[in-house]
Amino acid sequence: MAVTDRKLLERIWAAVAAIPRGRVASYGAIARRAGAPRRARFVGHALKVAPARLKLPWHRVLNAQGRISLPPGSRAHRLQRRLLEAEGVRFSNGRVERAARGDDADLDAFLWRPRD
DNA sequence: GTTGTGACGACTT
DNA sequence: AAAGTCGCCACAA
Repeated sequence: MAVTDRKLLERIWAAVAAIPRGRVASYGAIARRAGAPRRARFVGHALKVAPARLKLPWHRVLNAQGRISLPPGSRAHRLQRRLLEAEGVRFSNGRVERAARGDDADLDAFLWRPRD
């Protein structure tokens, strides 16, 4: 039985859809939340093949370093950054600005915080 | 079947 | 800090 189950794709899409406006989550965090730890790469794939009809907030998904994973300089990269900045996500040096506290906190610690 | 390539990430040098 | 290495695995060629 292939792991590429429709179910997993749907769980990933649901997890992405649940990222609140102005917040971001890492591919790995989404994978874990979808019940597929270590499948971060697959999350990228899931976003790529996601039906536009779902209108997923795909731009809120960044890599573990807090950086946009799309090719720097590409149209998609600029669009993602623009969408994020439009909802108040600030960047500094190509990285999402760390939330106030916890300079050394793991990125996932401040990422993914649905409703405080 | 095999190989190379990724919208990745954790670990080790 | 930066670069390797390895795990992961769908997909295209």
